[in-house]
Amino acid sequence: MKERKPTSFDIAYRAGVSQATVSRALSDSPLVNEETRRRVKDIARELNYKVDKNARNLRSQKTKTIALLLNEDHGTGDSLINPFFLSMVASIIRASANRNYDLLVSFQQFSDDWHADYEDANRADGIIFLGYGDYTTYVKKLTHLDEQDAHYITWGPVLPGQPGVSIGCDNFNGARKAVEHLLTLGHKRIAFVGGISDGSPEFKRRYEGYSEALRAAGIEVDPALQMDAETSEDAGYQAALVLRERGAAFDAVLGASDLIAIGVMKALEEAGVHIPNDVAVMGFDDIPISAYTYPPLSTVQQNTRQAGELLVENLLKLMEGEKVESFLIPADLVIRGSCGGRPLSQH
Amino acid sequence: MKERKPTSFDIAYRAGVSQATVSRALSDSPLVNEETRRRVKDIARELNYKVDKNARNLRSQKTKTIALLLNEDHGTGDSLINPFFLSMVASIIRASANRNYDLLVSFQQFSDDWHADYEDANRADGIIFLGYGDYTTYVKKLTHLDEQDAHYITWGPVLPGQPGVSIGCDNFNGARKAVEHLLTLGHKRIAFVGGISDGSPEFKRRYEGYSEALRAAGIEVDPALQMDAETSEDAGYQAALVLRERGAAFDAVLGASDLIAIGVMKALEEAGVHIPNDVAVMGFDDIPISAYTYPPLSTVQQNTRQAGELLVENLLKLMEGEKVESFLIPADLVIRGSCGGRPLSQH
DNA sequence: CGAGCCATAATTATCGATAACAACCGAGCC
DNA sequence: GGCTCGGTTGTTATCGATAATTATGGCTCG
Repeated sequence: MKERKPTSFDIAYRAGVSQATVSRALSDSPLVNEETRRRVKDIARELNYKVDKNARNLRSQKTKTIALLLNEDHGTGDSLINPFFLSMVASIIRASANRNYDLLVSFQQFSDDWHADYEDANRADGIIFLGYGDYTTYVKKLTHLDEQDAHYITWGPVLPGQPGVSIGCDNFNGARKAVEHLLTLGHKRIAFVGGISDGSPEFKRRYEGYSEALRAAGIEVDPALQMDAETSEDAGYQAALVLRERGAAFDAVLGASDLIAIGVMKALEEAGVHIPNDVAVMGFDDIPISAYTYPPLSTVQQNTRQAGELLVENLLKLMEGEKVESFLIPADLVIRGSCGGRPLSQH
Repeated sequence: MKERKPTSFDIAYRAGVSQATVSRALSDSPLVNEETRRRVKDIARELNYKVDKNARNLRSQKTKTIALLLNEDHGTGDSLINPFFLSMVASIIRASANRNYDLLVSFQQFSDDWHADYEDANRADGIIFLGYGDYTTYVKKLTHLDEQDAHYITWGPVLPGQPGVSIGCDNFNGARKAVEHLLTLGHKRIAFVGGISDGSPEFKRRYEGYSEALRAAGIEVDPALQMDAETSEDAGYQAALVLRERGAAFDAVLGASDLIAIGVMKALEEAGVHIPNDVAVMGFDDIPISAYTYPPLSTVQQNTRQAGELLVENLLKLMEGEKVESFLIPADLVIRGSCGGRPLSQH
């Protein structure tokens, strides 16, 4: 019971073959006789033998493992992870499991330390980056990785000059479609709540899509209708309060994320504004919560399932030396009750 | 740029010392001179050297890694992961990161294969089990792990005869408290929706807590007020429909999970039953969604944050040979609108 | 002045697999 | 009969670190 873990030598001894043959037999090498293979495998199973991954990885210099590095936007050790991120994580876990790759998950919270960043490089064959703290240091990191030609892929927007391959959501067209839908419903004064000045390229793209849709409809983009907010319910709530204080009239709001939109809805409701009759609200992300709010939040869906698949699939391609292009996943509208396009009770 | 990754030999060469000294210097061994250490470290940083984890692990037989094995209850490859599980995963990711342990996450979907189960044993120093497919094969697995004295800890209920250490939620008292609260609010005919016949020990414990509270109040437990349901919104929805068809009158419902409770609320609302005025509803878990439903769902909170911490902390203790006792985390009520104990708009 | 000791560093063995290379053996061929 | 050849298997080198062992040089001290 307390005996040491069996090694390939133990099997070799019992099977009366060399250790190398054991290794070959277990990895289904065509070089080994069928009968021998069976015997070796039987003994292996009997001894409950399992190859030592460290030894294998060391020798073969492959790990069959990918690392997922989460970069929290805010260093709030206490807060929960953004639900959208969680969906992504789940999807990536599943996608890599499907491909028989192990997944090493970790936070990138101590990223000031140059060292720790690449620790994982030796533990995994490739890296998926989810989120970035400060965008510029993020790019610096990626550049560095590029120089050592590491294999990695990122989730998020692709800005000119950003190295590497990225899978992202079509933020621009997603937001554009959302605004077009609001316009179709007859809204003219549409506010945008989400920070566009700080380092978040996604929100900026969404704002551009928002602006584009307005301009295309001949409506001037009014800066007074834009409020900065980071992606949290509270930020959305506060932003909505300020927006109302400003006195700028608006009949619809596009939140740069669902959490923001939910905060906005809460603030408006508390102020006696009816959604969607007085003000229509749409979000962005389609986090699980959004289907259950009251009214259910209309939003722009980021397909996390597809995203996870693509991230893993393309990372594996990169690891095999294939050329891979960055790709934007189209964003589809999910119309629920909060924009008045559908009955309230649906989700 | 395309040069091979630097090894400790490269550093040794440049520093004019032996390779072993490099290893010691980098691991802050007291055996090496301060000046030498600095020189070695400088060169290491300059070359962007990172120890090869595989080599280190192979030699030292430790991995500084724990594995998280997710066992999905239903093999539905397509469905999303139970939100409660996701919260647990997030919490465990964070807890292990805090302790500087790497975390290997994977699904245990192909668990019919005896082999794959222990693959991770060589890749990690300990295992956390989250969820179990079939309870009996689950126990068999654990027993097997015990025999090889592997280090592992499980999340979930502890049944007599189950090996190993477990952290779980106090399902019994959680449900009891919920029912007591409903009784306090004046409800007498309280239904319980959740499967108690299939292999889910948690739901069974919750049902026992439910029964206990009723009996303590002198109310007979009516089997007609219990409906089986697995943990999904749809199952809750269906169960509520059947419950109403049965014609058994009830003025409150305790869902065995939040998802179930949410499904129940939906069914009741659609039938024109007002919540909480006509029927009070409570759930169990406190998943993020629950704060946002309409009305916001009162529920029994499982503290996932604490759970993750305890799982990791105790697993590390086990790995160090300490004796660890199984532990039940107390479950607290979160009163929101759905049971009528508080105003509707709060969350 | 040589034995003994401390601080430091270099050598060597080791972890457990896979890869490369060499060896064996019976069959077929000239 | 000797020789090549394909199918199998055994031998040896190797991955890159850490642990154990040994060596060195300066100092103390009897």
